[in-house]
Amino acid sequence: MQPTLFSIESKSPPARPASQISRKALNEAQYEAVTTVNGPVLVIAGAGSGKTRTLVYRLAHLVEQGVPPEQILLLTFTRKASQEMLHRASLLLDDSCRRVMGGTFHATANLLLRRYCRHLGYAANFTILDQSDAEGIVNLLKSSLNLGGENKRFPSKRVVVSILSKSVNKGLGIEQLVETEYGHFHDFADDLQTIARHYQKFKLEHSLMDYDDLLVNWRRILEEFPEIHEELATRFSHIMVDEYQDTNPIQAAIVRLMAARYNNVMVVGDDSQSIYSFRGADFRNIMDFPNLFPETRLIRLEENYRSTQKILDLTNAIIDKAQEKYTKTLFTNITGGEKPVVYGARDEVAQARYVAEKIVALRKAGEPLDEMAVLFRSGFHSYKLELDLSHRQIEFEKRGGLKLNELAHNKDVISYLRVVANPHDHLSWNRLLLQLDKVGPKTAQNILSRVKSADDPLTALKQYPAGKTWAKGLAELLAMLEELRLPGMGVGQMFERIMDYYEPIFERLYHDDYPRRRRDLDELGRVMAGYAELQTFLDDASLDPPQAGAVAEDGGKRLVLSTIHSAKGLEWDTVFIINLAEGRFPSAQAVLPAHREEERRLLYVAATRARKQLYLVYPQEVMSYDSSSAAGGPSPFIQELPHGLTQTSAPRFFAYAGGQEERHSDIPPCSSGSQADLSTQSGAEAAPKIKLGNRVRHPFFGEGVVEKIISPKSVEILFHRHGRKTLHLDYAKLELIS
DNA sequence: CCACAATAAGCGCTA
DNA sequence: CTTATTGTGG
Ligand SMILES: Nc1ncnc2c1ncn2[C@@H]1O[C@H](COP(=O)(O)OP(=O)(O)OP(=O)(O)O)[C@@H](O)[C@H]1O
Repeated sequence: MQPTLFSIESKSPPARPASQISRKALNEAQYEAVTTVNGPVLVIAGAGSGKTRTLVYRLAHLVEQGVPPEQILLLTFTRKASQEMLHRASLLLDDSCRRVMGGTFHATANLLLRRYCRHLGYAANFTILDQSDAEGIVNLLKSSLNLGGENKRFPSKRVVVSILSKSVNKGLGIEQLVETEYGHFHDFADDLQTIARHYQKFKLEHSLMDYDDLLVNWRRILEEFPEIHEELATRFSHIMVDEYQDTNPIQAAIVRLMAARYNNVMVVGDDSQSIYSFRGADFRNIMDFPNLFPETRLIRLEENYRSTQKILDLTNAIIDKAQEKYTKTLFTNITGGEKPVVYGARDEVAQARYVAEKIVALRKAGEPLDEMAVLFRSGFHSYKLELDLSHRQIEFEKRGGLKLNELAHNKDVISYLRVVANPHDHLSWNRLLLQLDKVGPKTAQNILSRVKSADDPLTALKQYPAGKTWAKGLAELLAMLEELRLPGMGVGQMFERIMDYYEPIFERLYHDDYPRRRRDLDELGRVMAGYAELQTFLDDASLDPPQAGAVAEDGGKRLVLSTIHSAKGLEWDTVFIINLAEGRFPSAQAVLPAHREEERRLLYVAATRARKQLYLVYPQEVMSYDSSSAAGGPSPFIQELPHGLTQTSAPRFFAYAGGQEERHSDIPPCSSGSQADLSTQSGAEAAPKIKLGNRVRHPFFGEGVVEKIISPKSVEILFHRHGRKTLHLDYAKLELIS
């Protein structure tokens, strides 16, 4: 096929009509999206309206029309999603669909940059940093630059990294960002600026790229090198982007540049499902698309094919309260089913018991385990339930939460490999040197500063005048690394060799609990054995890290426990949302209106995963980390639901009596229950009491002073430790202190 | 300068 | 449960 065939004629009809299968399986709007193959297309569509299906059919359609699969670029949010789509398209048409270039923005950036990064001064063996690596660099810089030493108020490495990342993603200077969003770090703006400068320099000098660099540098090669831009824009005649509502401005620029030659680009998304702003995503991006591509054809999908009307009534009510949204109210033709159930358990143990018992009952009634899922705000929210399920021997799979590469001992092993792949990676070197007995931060830095300019640091280190106490340790380390470098060394073999060396260090470092940790190392070894290339393993460890504690696939059906973020795009017959409690969901940290809006969208995403039955569960009491204080009760999101959309499963307010029949009833809808009334009142009551200058305590932010009354319901408070926040009195649990 | 222990304060989702 | 800080003894 000649590339000219795919040029800008957006109104030209497809060369052949879409195949018969497509027509029957799609509604009119979907069909239009599938068959509009030329020109820019924006599909805005609500939850369950068939966005994924549309993309799959369009993929198959394009290939069927004769577009070479290699010329199609599919950018998705997770690697799994793109594999799944290519798989489904290949079932519809044939295996050639598997040759489509598909993956996440970051993984695609990685592939391209391995080839082109030399132009930017990077060596092709650069290492991809995850967040904790970035934090490690910040720590090194903090001590080498002597910053924040005596001052306890200096932002933690975690916060520093998020400030640096935000500054890149939003294209704002550190100074400006600190002024607008981190007012309480005003005094440290200069220090942060210094760290930012050194952080960039450190990465370039040691061939390291963080997640943001992958995107920024992809954009840079397109913007700064016209020949490369031309080459790449010509290579892909058709571009498709899924989950566009969770892209950031840098990604938008990449799409614009990549599509510059043919202008054949389709993006799909739902502004109501934007839940990754903490990573720089902005849902307004999707409304901005027509400005990027002036001739954009807008297609809306409004019929939901997933959930019953009773579930949709609830999800529509949730998202109706959003301040800003563009998609219309969804409808469905699926009738019947039950109203969503609201259940208030006494505490987290009772909540776990309720969910587990329900699951057992449903399974008895014939519902397969893998058609049920339990969703929650944060990874740790499922701990109690995991215990209960294990007890009952219900098989489950947890998604989200701890990753295999985040465990300290696995990071150790990965550091050896990183140094082999990229000997200039001082972050990893530092970690390895610190493991040697009698080597601390100072010695490690001294060693590294000596080999900084060496072409081959490994050889240079062999000549280093080592101290008596640790010379032997260093020699052993270097000998081991030399072996790993030998040609023909397989990734699985490398693991074996590392373990020979690492074992005694491992037992010394983690003497308390190394037997337990050894299982994680074994698991890492099994993962590694599946790789032929070291670089590929290292890239995947950062770009698609395996879940920690995952059991090998054995074909048995398993219940899914998942963070809501990891459940995006998926669906189940029955969905439980747990810990929908005050302080947990919405998260106590989400105080800014924009953050609360995102929490609401998060609940919307969770609730729209259900096909037939939805349970909203909360504990009346939740323990804080130190189990000293307790909060809980229904989330404001539950309290503000209109009457009549849910059924309440007893007991809610009454103490748990254990074992009694549950009383289903349509009459007391969730917000008319006595508990709900109490909580709403206490929130409203607090309002008139708060005055300018009052000292208050917030469960999360601690003590502060009321600085401004913005409205009867919202105040601005300067917290001693967290700076200025605007709080909504209906949500914030404020306590007056004298 | 390092190792180890004790103490206090933090704590979200993830490519 | 982790991370940062401080103190002790080698
Ligand atoms: N035209 C259709 N006819 C019948 N079923 C459909 C149709 N379109 C989509 N579906 C079904 O509706 C469900 C949701 O589709 P899909 O996952 O593609 O939606 P989505 O828009 O990607 O959802 P979300 O944004 O919530 O992840 C799927 O089970 C799909 O098979």
